[in-house]
Amino acid sequence: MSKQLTKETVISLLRSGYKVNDELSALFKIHGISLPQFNVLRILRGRKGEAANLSTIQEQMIHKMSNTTRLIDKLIEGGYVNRFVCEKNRRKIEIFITKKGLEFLNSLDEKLETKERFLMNNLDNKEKEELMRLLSKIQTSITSENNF
Amino acid sequence: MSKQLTKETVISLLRSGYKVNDELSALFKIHGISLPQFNVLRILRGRKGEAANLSTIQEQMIHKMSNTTRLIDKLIEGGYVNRFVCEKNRRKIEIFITKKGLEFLNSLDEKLETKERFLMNNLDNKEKEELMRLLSKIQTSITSENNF
DNA sequence: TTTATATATTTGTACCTACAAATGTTGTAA
DNA sequence: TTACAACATTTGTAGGTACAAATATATAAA
Repeated sequence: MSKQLTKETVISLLRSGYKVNDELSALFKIHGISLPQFNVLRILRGRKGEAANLSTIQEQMIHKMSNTTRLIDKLIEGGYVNRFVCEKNRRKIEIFITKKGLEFLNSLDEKLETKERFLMNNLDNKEKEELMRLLSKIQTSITSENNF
Repeated sequence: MSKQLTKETVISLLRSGYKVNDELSALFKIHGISLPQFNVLRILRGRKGEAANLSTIQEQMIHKMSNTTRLIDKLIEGGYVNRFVCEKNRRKIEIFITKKGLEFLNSLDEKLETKERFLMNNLDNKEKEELMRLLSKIQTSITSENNF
């Protein structure tokens, strides 16, 4: 009977997820932002100067959230991003990472990598790949469509 | 170079953790409680009539949180648990699950199992065990002590 | 016994998040 | 052109969560 095994696997996954989340959150908190905020900055950096609108950002976020508007507000407050109304379609907004935002993000890269190495310290590369393979199997079984 | 691999593994773990969290949260929400509240109820059921105090509960929680007091308040409001001052040590409190709480919890078991099966649907037992092994390696590398 | 320290929980506060409703804009059909 | 539906974002609100300070009790030291 694998009922117990299934349950334990779910709990184990939750626990690890929370741990990783908490560790990264703590790191970013030191630098005055949250993990989702960092995530958005990184998405914007990845666009290399091209604008991103809200829905694009939301789609790419690690943890999709309902309130990206106010998350962006905070980043604007910090001077890390700019927001403009899209002139081609005034319903949309265009969000850019600022120079300050880019520099801030770059300054975090090394600290993040240190933390990531720390978190994955006990796994060799083969194990990391195997872990990713197993997790992606879970991901594909949980799509937003079959959300019954 | 495994820098990228490490990063991807971390993101993959975060993503899966959030997904599982969101799926379970949605299930519990339908029934008027949160995942952490459910977790506390299940911890209390596991004590089979023995009292639990706050710190004991906190230690056993899947995601340790700072505000277990108000979480318990909600469960008391719902009539799912009782809280008494511990007479042997009046600093402590004793928390019990009520009959109503037990029945409520039992009524959720099957729905939870269905959801768990759904989440782990794509993994066979061997893969579940392998996943747990890998996750436990991560867990042990992240202990509260070496929280630098 | 008095004072200080440690323990266990609670409370204040500020922030984060989810969800639904509201706003403003565009596209489409009559 | 007007009315209506669809789209993109914002706002209101209620509830969740973290963190620090406060409270209350117990233990230990002087």
